[in-house]
Amino acid sequence: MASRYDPQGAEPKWLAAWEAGDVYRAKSPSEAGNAPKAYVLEMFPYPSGRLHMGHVRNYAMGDVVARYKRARGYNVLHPMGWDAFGMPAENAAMKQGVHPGEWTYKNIADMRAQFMKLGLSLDWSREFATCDPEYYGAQQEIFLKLYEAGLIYRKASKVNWDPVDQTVLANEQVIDGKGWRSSAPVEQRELTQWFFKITDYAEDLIAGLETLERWPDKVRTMQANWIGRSEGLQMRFEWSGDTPDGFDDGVEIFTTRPDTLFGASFIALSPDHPLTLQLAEDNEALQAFRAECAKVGTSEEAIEKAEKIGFNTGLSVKHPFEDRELPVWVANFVLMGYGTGAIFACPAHDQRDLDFARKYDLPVIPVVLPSGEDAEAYEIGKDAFTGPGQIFNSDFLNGKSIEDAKAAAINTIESSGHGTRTVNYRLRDWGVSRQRYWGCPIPVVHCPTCGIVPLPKSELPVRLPEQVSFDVPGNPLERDEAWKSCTCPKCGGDATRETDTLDTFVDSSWYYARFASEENMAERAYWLPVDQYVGGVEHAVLHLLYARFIARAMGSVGLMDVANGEPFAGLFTQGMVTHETYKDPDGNWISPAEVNFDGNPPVHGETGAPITVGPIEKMSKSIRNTVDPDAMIAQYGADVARMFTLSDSPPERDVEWTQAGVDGAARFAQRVWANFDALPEAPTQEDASGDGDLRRTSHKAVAAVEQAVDEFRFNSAVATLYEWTNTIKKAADTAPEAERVEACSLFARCLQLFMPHLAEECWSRLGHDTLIVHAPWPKKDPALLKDDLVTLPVQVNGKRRSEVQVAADAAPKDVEAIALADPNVTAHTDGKTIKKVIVVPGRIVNIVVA
RNA sequence: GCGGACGUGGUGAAAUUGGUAAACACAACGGACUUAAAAUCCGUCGGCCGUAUGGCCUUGCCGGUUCAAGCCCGGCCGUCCGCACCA
Repeated sequence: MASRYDPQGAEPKWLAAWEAGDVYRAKSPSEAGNAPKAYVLEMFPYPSGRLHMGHVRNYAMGDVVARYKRARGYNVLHPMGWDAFGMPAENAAMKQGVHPGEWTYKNIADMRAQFMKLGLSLDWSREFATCDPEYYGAQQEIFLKLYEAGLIYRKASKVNWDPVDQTVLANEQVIDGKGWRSSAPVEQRELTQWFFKITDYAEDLIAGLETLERWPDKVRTMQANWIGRSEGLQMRFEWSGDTPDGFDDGVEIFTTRPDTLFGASFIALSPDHPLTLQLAEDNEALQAFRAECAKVGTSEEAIEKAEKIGFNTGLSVKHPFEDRELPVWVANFVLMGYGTGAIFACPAHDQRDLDFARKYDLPVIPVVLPSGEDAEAYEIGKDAFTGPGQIFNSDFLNGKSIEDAKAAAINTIESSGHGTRTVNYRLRDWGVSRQRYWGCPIPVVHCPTCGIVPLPKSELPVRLPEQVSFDVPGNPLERDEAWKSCTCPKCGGDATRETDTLDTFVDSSWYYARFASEENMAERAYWLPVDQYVGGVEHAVLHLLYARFIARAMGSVGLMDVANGEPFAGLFTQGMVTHETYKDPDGNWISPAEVNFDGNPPVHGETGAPITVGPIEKMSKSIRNTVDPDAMIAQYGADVARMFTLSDSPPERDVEWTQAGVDGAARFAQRVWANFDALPEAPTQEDASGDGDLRRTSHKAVAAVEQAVDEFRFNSAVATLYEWTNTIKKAADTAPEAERVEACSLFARCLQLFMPHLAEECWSRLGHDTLIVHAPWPKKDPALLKDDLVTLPVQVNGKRRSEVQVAADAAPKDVEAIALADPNVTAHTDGKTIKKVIVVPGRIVNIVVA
């Protein structure tokens, strides 16, 4: 009597068995013996309180890798924890009046329970939340060591201010002029803030990208662009005429085009350049001009539309090579944050300079001649020429290529003492101060006599105060006089605590090391780097850049030791889970659970109102197109939910969640079970012999799954499992029993990566009283992977005309003879001259006729 | 503007990296079982011609290289992503 697989009964049973056996605990280096280590990690979640399908997919992918490595004999570390500091907890506190900590720990408990039901092969013994005082205390210790090492400083500067979240943001956290979390337009404010010296590692962070062979090119490119290395010349233009006070040496500029120095027509200062500020002090017109510049926003659109505007200071400088003067302007398109905040402009070969020059009627002197142009007649119109060419109009640089001219110009400037070859980076130091409560307190005090004093280790952790109120906007720590007041560790006098907390990206930039070991550096060295990291591409330049920096910084103070400074040897960025969107006639978003799909068109389940089906979007609460993993698990089981997120699309691409697709995965589970159900009770022998068809398919399937998993092509691995299931079913009446048992045994061990509960049920059905998680990866018989006979397509003039069966190891000559004799071939070759026959062994035969 | 990715049936996709295009799945259609439905099973399923063995066409468009191109090269068109007044 055929039975059905019952996930609701089976899944809790196996979850309990795994927990009882503590089967996913990573072994210590000494326990591991000769087994190689594999550290598999997915980006740890923010405890929002609810699991979503994106989590399911992310963690299901990591779990495939972890299970595969474990089965292949690796000592696997696959931990889980919580990225628990951040704004949402404070927002909840403001709205619902709960303490952020209480809210967070409740969410963690809820989400942990949900995670448990997914059957992930996680080592929960290492779990922590970044808001645990033990964790942030350790982080404060790291802060102090890096401070001591000179990698952290405090300074006043213009910073990005998020007016909604009421805090400063790092450059990486401003997306198109808006806060990454609040989406509010960011303002510029002058504040004194803590910075991490990430720029010290700019060169190393670029160089390290080369070593990251198992990272997506996309992410490497994005990081390289973000760091923005450019080689050039930093040089000084000396005054001609008046010398402004305090700027006796002239104007420092940075350029990547010293080859165009003879084309210089003016100098442009940033509106925020120190010299501009000084000149503005007693110049109202310049003050007005600066105000005008400040009006323009920093969004994409604003910059696109912004017109070039300038202000002539009346000052002028000497050209370094020629006896002429260049006027000094203030221009809105020059950024204070890059290079020196001043440029020399060569309008002929830079579009911005040209736009500016045309507007203010400044000279345009071409110095790069495109090939094929006549030097006498060459003129610049509306478009600057930025392509390759030969230098002209340039005295000692004439006739040189751009590259040669750059080198020659730099050499001349260097030997005259006016400048030096320089590398500039776009990357700015990482501003880590946040004016928020729910974060890691910065472990320093402000003493009226000693200034900034780092706390000794004995006073760590600096705990957040328990009593906190969010009645008034702003930073609650700032208002907490009792918490703030303390004693200076240096002089013993009254002092106040630093009230800024650390950016939560600091928390997530070293947690992988904490998982490896809380304190033991040898154990950290054993596990690190993370062999396979899995997460969303949205962290390409945020978390992933910060973590690479912190790994290096911690390395420099002996807290981490990884090759090349790289914490993540392999990275995989997975796609999102998407879903159709639905709206009612009033334009309100409707969740899929509320839609009745029985009829066509679909209607609202309760009201019967018509529903419009909208575009497929990333699952998101705001457009209500989410599907609750708990509901899926309750109805179909965790295996089906996991399987579906991996089955339909390549892992790096988005997958559209569809009800039909889920039903398909559920049917698959039943077909799998039917194959096992059809086997004899408690078969004794699991290895078959001979070279039967089912054996060949099965051993080939193992090889195919292996390869697909190795290459992160889980959808292909799933397709192989589907196909294999169909083959086993078709062979039910024809293949010998031993072959069917063997096929099922191999199959179950492959299935374990994707549907672990079902795999245990199948394993048990084969008569095992051990767990499949302990079963080694199946061995494939190499002899069965190759066929004795192969079918080769035969083409005539590139068109497929027939196919022939030949021995796999047949000589090309013999294959040629067989192909030429084939009647379907001769029908197309008769009466024609055979010019050439190409035989690609094991692949194809192509006959070329005239 | 700069950088990157992608474009294959009604749909998600596959194609051992230059060698039988469309595996696997979803949807659809036909059939079996059923009083009926669900579930399950069997079959058809890129287009055109043909009763059929079969033939012609087909991987965004145009061209090229090659015995052979979804894959390589050149030029377009389109979609998505990242960065952006970075000197």
